[in-house]
Amino acid sequence: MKRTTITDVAELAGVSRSAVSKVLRNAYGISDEMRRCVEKAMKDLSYRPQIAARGLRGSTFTLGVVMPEMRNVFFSDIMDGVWSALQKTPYQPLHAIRPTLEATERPLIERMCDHKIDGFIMIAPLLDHDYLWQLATTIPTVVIGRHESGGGFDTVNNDDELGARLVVDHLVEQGHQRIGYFNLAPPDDTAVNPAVFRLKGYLDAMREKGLARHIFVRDGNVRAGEGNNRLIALDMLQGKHRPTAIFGWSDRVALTVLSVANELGMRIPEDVAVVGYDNSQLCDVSQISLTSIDQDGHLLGAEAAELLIRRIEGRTEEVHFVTPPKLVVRRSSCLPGAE
Amino acid sequence: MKRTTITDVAELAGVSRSAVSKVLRNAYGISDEMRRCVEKAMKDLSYRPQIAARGLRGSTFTLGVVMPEMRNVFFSDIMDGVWSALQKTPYQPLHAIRPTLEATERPLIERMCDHKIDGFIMIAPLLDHDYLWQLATTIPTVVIGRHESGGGFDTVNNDDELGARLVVDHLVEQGHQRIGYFNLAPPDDTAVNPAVFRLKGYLDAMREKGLARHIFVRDGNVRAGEGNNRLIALDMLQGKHRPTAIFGWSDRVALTVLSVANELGMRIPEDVAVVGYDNSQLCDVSQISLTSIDQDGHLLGAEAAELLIRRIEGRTEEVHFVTPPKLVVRRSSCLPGAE
DNA sequence: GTGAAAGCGCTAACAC
DNA sequence: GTGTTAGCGCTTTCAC
Repeated sequence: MKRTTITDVAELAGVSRSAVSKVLRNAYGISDEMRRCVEKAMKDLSYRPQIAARGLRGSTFTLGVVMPEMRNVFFSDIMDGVWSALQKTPYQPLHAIRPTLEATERPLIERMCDHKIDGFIMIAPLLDHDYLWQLATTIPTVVIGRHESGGGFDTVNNDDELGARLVVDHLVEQGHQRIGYFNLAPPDDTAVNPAVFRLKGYLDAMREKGLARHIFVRDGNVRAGEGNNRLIALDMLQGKHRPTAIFGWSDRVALTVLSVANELGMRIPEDVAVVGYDNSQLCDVSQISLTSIDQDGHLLGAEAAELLIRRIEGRTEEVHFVTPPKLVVRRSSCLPGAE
Repeated sequence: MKRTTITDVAELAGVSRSAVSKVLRNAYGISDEMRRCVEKAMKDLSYRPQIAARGLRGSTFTLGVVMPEMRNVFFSDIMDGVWSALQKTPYQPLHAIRPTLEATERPLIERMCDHKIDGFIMIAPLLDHDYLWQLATTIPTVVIGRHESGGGFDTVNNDDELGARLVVDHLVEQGHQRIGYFNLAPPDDTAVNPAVFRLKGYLDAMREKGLARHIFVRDGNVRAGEGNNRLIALDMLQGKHRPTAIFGWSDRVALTVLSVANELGMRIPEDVAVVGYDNSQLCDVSQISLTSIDQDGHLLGAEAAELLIRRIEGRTEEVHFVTPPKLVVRRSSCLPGAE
């Protein structure tokens, strides 16, 4: 039982293989009648071109989506956007996920290149500058969640600085002064990470509010894992001059803070207010009810997909798209009726 | 700037292309000296074989992992197992994820086949019987979370019936009689879904405990989404003869029950006890503290990966691996000191 | 508008 | 052991 090939279709339709190929690619130089005839043959044989063979010369219409992990449910929102943008196109996404905290996405990327995909959407990749810039000259690339320009690829980001400002403003309105920031320290020195931009927004806002003396920052590490985050949370919650409000660079660390605070018997938000970033679905769970910043994952993903397609189609100038952050207040920072 | 090909390597090493190919595949018939020479050339040119071309004749060493969604964090545990099993092998996973609730994994599967992957690991795929059985004759396949045999593929499952029994036993020990089950009704009539096996375990256990008259089951639907789950939870929590304990077929629905119960002002576990299934990381969040069944996702994934490799290497008889469930008691079903 | 023919980069028989 | 040769299934010139 062999698979149907382009030759089978050509024979059934009584035309040449190149004719079939042209129909397949909507290429120029085929009469309507021949097109119909070939299409019928393809249908009758339920023919599907073999992408691997096709990729040897032309395009595969497969996009590589590279993600740093699977546990961050916010990425699902992004993917929803990607899928909806790809809906009416011939492109289909395939995913590669970084297997461990220690790994880089580099082997994943190479594997996908070797499969001849048409382009990349990467979410906050842990790649050194040179490699990424070099890669982007070879294959169309759009990066989500990395602040960088000039590398020959597009970026799609939330306005992280503004988002952080919104959080500080909100907490100050709630009467807080000692506001701490649970930061993410990337292992590389190039500060392209969203968390670093949120840090900047936090610092600026604190200074502008005259709260410079209450600035309080602790660094998590990309590579350190969940256990380490718990230790940092403990440290932030138990110190002498402990903050009355903690702003986590992502919902995931905010959730850790919530959990640890609860274990310490602290009430939320009375003893400590907590705010996250991403507005992932978890925030809505009643027991959690986490105030967070919505960065519109759907839009991030949809825009990334559309930019990538345009780039594949030939655009070369860089586009750097930014989505507006939106504060979503919940009980973790504000008791009902308190605002 | 062209990519290095096998010809470049052959020229630099001063041998034939087939010699290089043999070194690449560790094939028989190469002298040690030639091997060293070729390897040096490959290294000097930092040569990477193009998988697409390779796939046209031989294997790609890429495995397709097909998942029904991204929001279920339990799948991360499974993937951790897959990755660790693949660590020391030449195989690398690529993922395809069902884009919407309405979709089937069929287009994803076909796309991966067309990219010439070597085999499939599927997590609880929503596929009709005939298609899956047919596919398995074509390409090595291992399915996680689907109870089925005779189809020419291996399965890896948790002992879902036993898991459900453990839950009922535990809740009865806690003094509950009116124990409800939040079931998942798959859209197909073939009852291969783990939730259905958990249902069976629940029903049997209830009958054996003499609680047949308290049997209380509500069906969610794979295709209905989260909003619908909330309605079902509301219904279960508010009815006249409402259960005092609710067992959800997965952590995700149990979480919905927890959330809705909290919104209704119910105390947990005093007013209603809740138990989930999967023991996903969320269960550990202090505010949630959800009793659950650990089905050892890591083992499920690792076993699936190993079975797949053996199958690719030629095994044909079916293997049906089952992992033992383990009850993890937390506050959602049992106050501290109450046991 | 159509098809013959030459690749794409690799594998696999099969001579030598 | 080693190299030659003929594909794998498709795309892409380029005559006609």
